[in-house]
Amino acid sequence: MALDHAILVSLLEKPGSGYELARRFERSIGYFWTATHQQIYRVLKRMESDGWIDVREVPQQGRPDKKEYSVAALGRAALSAWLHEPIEPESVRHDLAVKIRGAAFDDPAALIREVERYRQIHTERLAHYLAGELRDFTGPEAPHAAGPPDAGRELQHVVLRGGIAYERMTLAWLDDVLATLRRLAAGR
Amino acid sequence: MALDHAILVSLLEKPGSGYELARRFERSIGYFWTATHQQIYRVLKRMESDGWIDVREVPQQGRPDKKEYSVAALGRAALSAWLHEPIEPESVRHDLAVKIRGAAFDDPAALIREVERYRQIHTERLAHYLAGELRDFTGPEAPHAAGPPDAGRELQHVVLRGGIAYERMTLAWLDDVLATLRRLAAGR
DNA sequence: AGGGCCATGTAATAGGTTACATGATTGC
DNA sequence: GCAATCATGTAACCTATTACATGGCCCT
Repeated sequence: MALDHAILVSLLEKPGSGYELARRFERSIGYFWTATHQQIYRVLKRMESDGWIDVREVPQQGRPDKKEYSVAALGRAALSAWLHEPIEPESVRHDLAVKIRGAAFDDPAALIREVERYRQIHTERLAHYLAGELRDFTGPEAPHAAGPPDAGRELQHVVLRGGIAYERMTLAWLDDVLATLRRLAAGR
Repeated sequence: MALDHAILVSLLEKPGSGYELARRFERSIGYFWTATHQQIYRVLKRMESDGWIDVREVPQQGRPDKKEYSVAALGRAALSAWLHEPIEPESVRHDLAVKIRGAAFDDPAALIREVERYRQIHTERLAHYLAGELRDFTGPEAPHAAGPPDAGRELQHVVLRGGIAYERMTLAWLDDVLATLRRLAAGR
């Protein structure tokens, strides 16, 4: 399981509340790990009672108070232990691939609309990632005067490049899928 | 949920027992959907009692008897309904991406071995897919004399091409990750 | 007055993983 | 004799999803 670890990494990058984490999991971290607020609150509660994270009540004006979580020594140790453990490449779940193979027993042409919709969504994701890259990773490499190279920034960037490569690959494949479906619909 | 549907597609491609399905989910279908035998037996039982699939006891010699499942009319209808429903692109879970961002708070150099191990696994997967492509999708397009173009074959092939594209993209990205980690380890 | 954002949660259900359990046959 | 393959399952547990629930502030 890595939701624990994803949350720890996010809190190390910047402490925050359950709500803020949920928002980050809709963007940024969400590019490579998804979680809903219900999951996040549950895990935060468990990690707090295990002493992995600390809480601080932050009163706010014009907004409900929030609980700001930050990583404690035990949490850092747990993350470090996990980082040193080998993990297996994650198992894949591609609904669309199931649908494509299933289309052989239904109407392949009917899938064209669905694949076009997918293509649209991935086009938007790619644009979103590219905008993020332009915003966060262009210009001076080290914004801190004469500071050391920022490892965190470099590592976040390489992960984002992975997301960009994934979307580009997916778009090319979806074009291949569309061409195949159209060929079949035209009776070869 | 799509395990039901993945099983229906697999049974339409070829009827079989729970055990055989479990084996297919280690290869072929397993490229884009994973399931263990426990899950499969549970779902088969449910689908059978819902009348989606039919069973036939097949006595065997030198082996335990098996139950061969095939898709019933209700199952076909359920699959067809699902095929016509829009689905959202699946949520992503990349342990390695979490590790990479987490490495900023630990030792980035320690991740190099892990990433190299990943690279190895993906190299093997790519080789496996390419061998499968060579075996199943090369040579005469229509092995049945003067038959119509086989839609199932074409669709299986385009899904496999997706797997190949995914592995190639992943390998290129892992090289990028390794270069980044080595640069950081060398103190930029 | 209504919708959206901030903020936190509970409850029920569905889905997935791990461990345990059995038993025959084939090959080393 | 031991391990692997074929074949089917149960039980316990953990994780994830969906729906429900509350309540104040801000903006239109």
